[in-house]
Amino acid sequence: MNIKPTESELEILQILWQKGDCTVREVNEELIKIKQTEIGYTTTLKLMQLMHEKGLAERDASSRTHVYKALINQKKTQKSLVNKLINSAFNGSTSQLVMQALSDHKTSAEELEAIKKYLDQLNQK
Amino acid sequence: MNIKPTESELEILQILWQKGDCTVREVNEELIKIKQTEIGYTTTLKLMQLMHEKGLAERDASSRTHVYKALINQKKTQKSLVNKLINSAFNGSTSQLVMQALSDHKTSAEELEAIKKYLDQLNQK
DNA sequence: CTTTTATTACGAATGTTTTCGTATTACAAG
DNA sequence: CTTGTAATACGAAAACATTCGTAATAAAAG
Repeated sequence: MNIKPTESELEILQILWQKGDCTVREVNEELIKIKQTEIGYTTTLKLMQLMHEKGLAERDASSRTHVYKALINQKKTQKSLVNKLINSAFNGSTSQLVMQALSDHKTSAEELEAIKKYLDQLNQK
Repeated sequence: MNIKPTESELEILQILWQKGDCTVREVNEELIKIKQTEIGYTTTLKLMQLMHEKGLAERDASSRTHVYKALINQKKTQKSLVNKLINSAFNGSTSQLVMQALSDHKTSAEELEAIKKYLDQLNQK
């Protein structure tokens, strides 16, 4: 599998995944909020049109204001990106990536607990 | 922190991190081996010159054949990339990324064990 | 010293991504 | 119907990344 949204496309996908259906204006405003910088409306429009062409998103064009929806799966995309990162920066070692991710003290006790549980579950198989 | 090597630069950094000091030819040959495809020598040269300009690598130019060395830290770069991925594709949740990474059945029992150990260690603090 | 070989320097071509201006179109308000 | 407003379509500019050809240079071989 080789899903490869660009960085901008990924930002938009995130919004679509989270919110479900969105108009260009909604996405544009959300991007501005997130990135704390001005982004022209037509810039976002163009990106979303390209995503539509590439099959990353579909759109309902029945009304004047088109409504977009992500067409690629969030989990699959995440998996693809993680694998790419493991290969391109961690010499193919999953555990190295995991430990690096955990080494930041930002991970809460609850999160650590959840991971541990998950690990136990994996071990049982 | 905002380390942002391009994809090609990251490939070269990987080689420099692993091997320490390298000439352009060494890196070029390694790239060819890894990617299983022809890459012009001057292509690699140019990339490494740019990395030098950007401060990603330094070079010893005392002899005719320059020797390059990574100037940015592997761990820091990995951390930066992981954080970027967590934010750009996992809504900022480390545990989500970790579980996604582990869900691939490619992780060996030894690796899982190592991660568990690491988790226990973190918990004790 | 001359020739061959290997290296760096430079610049340009190509490809991809991002950004936005302008034109067109549809709809709503008057 | 006319005008104003907000949306899409289109194309091109700008920014960035990748690739490589050619020239200049230094060192080694003859």
